[in-house]
Amino acid sequence: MSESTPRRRDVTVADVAREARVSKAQAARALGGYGAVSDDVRERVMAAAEHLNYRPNELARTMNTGKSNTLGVVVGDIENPHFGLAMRGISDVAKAAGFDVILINTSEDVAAEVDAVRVLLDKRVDGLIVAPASRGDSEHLGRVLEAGRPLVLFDRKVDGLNVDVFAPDMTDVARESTEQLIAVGHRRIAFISTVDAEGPYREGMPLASSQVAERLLGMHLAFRHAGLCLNRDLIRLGAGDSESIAAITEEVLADGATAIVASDGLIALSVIETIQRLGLSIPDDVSFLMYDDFAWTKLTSPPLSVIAQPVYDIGAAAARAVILRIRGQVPRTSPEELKAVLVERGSIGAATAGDRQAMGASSAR
Amino acid sequence: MSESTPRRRDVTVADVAREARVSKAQAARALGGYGAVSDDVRERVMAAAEHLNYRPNELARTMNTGKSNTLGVVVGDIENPHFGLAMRGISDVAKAAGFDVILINTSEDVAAEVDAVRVLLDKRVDGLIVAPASRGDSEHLGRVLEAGRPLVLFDRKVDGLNVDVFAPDMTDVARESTEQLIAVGHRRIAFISTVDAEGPYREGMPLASSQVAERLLGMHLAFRHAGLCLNRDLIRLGAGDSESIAAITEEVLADGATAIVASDGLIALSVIETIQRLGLSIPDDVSFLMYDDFAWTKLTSPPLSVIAQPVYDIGAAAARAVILRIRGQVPRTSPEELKAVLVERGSIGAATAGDRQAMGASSAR
DNA sequence: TGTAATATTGAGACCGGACTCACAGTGGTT
DNA sequence: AACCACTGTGAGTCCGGTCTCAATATTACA
Repeated sequence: MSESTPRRRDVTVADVAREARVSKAQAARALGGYGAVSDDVRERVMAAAEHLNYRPNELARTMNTGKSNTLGVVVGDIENPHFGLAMRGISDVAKAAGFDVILINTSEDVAAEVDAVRVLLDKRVDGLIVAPASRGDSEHLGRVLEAGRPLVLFDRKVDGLNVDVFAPDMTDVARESTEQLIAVGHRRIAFISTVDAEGPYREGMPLASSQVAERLLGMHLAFRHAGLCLNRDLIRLGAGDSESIAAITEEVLADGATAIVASDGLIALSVIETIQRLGLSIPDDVSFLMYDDFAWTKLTSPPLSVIAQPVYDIGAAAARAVILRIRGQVPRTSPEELKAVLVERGSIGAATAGDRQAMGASSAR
Repeated sequence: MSESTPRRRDVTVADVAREARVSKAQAARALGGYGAVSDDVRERVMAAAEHLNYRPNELARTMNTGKSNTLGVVVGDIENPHFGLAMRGISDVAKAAGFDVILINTSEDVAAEVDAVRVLLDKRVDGLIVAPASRGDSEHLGRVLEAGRPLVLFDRKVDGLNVDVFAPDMTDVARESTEQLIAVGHRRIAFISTVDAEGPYREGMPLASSQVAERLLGMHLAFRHAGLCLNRDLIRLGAGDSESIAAITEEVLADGATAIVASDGLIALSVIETIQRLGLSIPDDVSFLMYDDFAWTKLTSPPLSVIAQPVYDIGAAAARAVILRIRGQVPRTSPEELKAVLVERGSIGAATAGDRQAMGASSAR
């Protein structure tokens, strides 16, 4: 098997040209499929190329065309199946359009994101698809636009950047699900998120993630519409490792929360573990709702109610958009197709009347 | 903010040289940090570069050095947190060593893997880290070696390829866990895997995944050691979508299996869902064991016993190895550190004595 | 002070393709 | 027969760096 492949020694157009007895220019034309080439020459060149097992050097090609036929993707946390699925959407569309995809993971670190963007720009990707780690830091992304490379964002928005963003609006679904919780009697609803913020939560405070901002806005709207007031002590940001999430969970429960909303899968895992450890039952003692629809949410007893996003489609739409932009066209954004929906499974129940509210002291921090 | 960045127009060494009033060669030397350059010239060049906001063109640099300072990673399914975590191990090590990492996903498709390897080779990555989709197809990987690029594999082995492989040996842990199952009375143990094979299972048949082969070998050893015989009707390969997994689960249960071993997370999800749907209880009615330690395995009741692999470390070790190879050194492989272990949580119980064995007819297929 | 050794420097080749330009051949017009 | 449009073709330039080589400048040592 390995005999059949002669030791390949970077064959170039010049080699092919020599073998086919034509000039380098003609060989390049035949191989590259541009310019005028007679049938006779084309055939000879192709045969020679085949014979020598010629493979064009993409780098050289990219260097003087400026095109690499490659899309660069930057995500914060590829371990999260959320992004894994989006990545698949991107890959599928890209492959169909003849683009390669390369991915860089940033661990949600802005400095790493800046690096990643630089690397991809240096590798001359034709377009970039980014799930920005921070809503505020847009300088490196601005640089992409300045360099004239198409850029689209997905999953989250960034302030002050005029680019396409593919992220379902979370306000509506957050409002809707909060209304549902209110309807079955919940008044003290906790929301726990990893997103960091300066100091305790206040309405309208700047948040790194636009998604989280929208979710909170939706909650506020629901409460206001019901003539109630959202208790902001129960909105807990900056939840980091599993210990801190567990601690926060205990606090909000002690503070009388009758329902907990987890902002992502990681939060959800720790919250549920804590609830189980405290010997409480879902949904009898506490109701539970989480963002993102992972397969394992169906396995717990009861299965968990979730807010599902069309993650694959988001990725696919983002890829379609950059590719259009690369081709010089302007994508027609139809955001109404990217809608998040509440999937009721069984972790939301009626609020337990008043009994546990009494037991907790208001937590100061 | 965007005012401060003057519209950058691909500044080259020639531009810098002109600005610093030196030759292109001297500017390049100062910038690239090679050759002899006087302090005076170096300072002027650096100042000019700073002033013009010079950024070297990595492509051009790669083209005539042959080095790109980039590692290419190819995995089958980045949606699987298993690979996500390994990727993190790779990234961390690479970053520390000054390498960039680019990733391509293949959806476990050999053709896509061949493409991915080609793309990365075309982009002139310095080394490749691959989790091969198929044990048998090694031609494209052989081509990497022929091209003289370092290559290491992780997670799975490939036949007839003399490269470093970073994958814990599964035989021991499979044997150990099977012995444990046998010890508590299980005699009919089912094993369900996605890995495809031709026809029903026979001992020693060729399997696409070396991991699965080792797991089965371990099971055989345990049975043999106990003087028992593994029932091969209960070894079910080629489980595809969730319906087929559910169907297989029902079949092996009807066939009297008292314990089910799931070969990966996806299988596990469907198996458990089916067990729950049938109204059976873990571990009272059926014992359950799965490969890979995902966070959600602690959430179910009871929490699931798993076989955990040091996935992060595997990725890190693989990255360290390619980097050494790139530098022309030979890595000292110490596989004993990469050991998979059985984590007992609560889904393994005593076999229910004989009652259910009777109820199932032997399923032919 | 002479000369060898060493440090700096600029010109230009080179990596592997794409592409410009001038020139030759072909066929159709008038 | 003279003119024009158009296809084929090869020589050579360019992309943006690295690197070789020969020339010049500086320094060290006898």
